[in-house]
Amino acid sequence: MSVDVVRWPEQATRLAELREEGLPRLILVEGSGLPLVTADPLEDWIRVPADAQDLQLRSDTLIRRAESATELRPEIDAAGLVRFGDKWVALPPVEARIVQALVEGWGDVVSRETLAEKGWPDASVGGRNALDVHITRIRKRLRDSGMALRTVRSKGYLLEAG
Amino acid sequence: MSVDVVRWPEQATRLAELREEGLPRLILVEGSGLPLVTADPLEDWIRVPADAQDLQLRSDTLIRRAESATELRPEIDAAGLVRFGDKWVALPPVEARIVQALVEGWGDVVSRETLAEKGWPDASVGGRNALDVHITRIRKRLRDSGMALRTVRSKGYLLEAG
DNA sequence: CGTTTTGTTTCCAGACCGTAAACGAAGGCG
DNA sequence: CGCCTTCGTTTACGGTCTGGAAACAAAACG
Repeated sequence: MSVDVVRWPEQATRLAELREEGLPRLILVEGSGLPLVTADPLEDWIRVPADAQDLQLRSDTLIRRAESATELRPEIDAAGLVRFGDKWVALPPVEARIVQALVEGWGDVVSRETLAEKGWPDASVGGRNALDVHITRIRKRLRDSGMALRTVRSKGYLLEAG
Repeated sequence: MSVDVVRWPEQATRLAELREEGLPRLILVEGSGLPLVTADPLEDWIRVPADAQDLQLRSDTLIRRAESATELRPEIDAAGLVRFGDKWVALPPVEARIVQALVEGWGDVVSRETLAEKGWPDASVGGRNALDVHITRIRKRLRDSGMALRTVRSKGYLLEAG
């Protein structure tokens, strides 16, 4: 992730583009005019000539903001490997299918029915408790992965960071 | 809404307090040191001696950010999950329906009658106290969510930030 | 073979939700 | 002012339901 640096008012068009795309940007204000008014946290400005240290500092801050704005999402491959950030966990078939449904609905509640359908596509599972047991097992496996499987009682489960 | 101005490093303690409270703040950096590294959009800094116009501009920007942050409204999904900012709370069915009515009337008074109708659509609830009890329970659940359920005596209740 | 995955049973803890009761705050009235 | 009514808050209790977890056994896998 990097910060685009634009000169104002010279590169006004470029600035407008960056704003449109929502990219972090640092404006070098030439002259003594008022540059802009925006509440966007991904924008900052500094007057030229600028101290190199100050410029670096404001640039770093923008990068931090941009990074904290993009939230991390897990991925799961066909082999049942769940990746989240720099961590990964291997899951057995049934649990991999269940977690796949949870990953697709990342941050949202996924109903028990949906999870049961995904976990056992041929609908060959018997008792209602089979899912519960796998939920417990998934929790155990995900314990050190940076993710948490939360219960939303009478509604389902949701996977989130934390 | 106003911006607190603190001197750095002289008022470091005051700065820590403001950060804790999440209030917008502008830091006057004395000397040539590096002041801080924070991704918080409600914080900005400027070196002294500062141009009055620049100071005003940065202050205005902080206010704008703070104000746009207070325009935050909660959302409630079909599963009974109430989201407010980056926080969420799961509510059981009856309370989810009650809160839905309060969310729709965000900031406005909603009558006890309306809440009772929404909470029990089939009108099968007995005593008037059932609603009272659920109000207490909702308050407890929302305690750390950034929202508060206020009483307007003989009129109803309203949900607001804070 | 031993290990891992998987389903079932069984028991327990806790959530949900209405009712009742005790307490307190607010307002009306003589 | 004191008394009373009304309204709101909170706690406690019990019935019911749901999810969690341990234990066991069978099947799959290497």
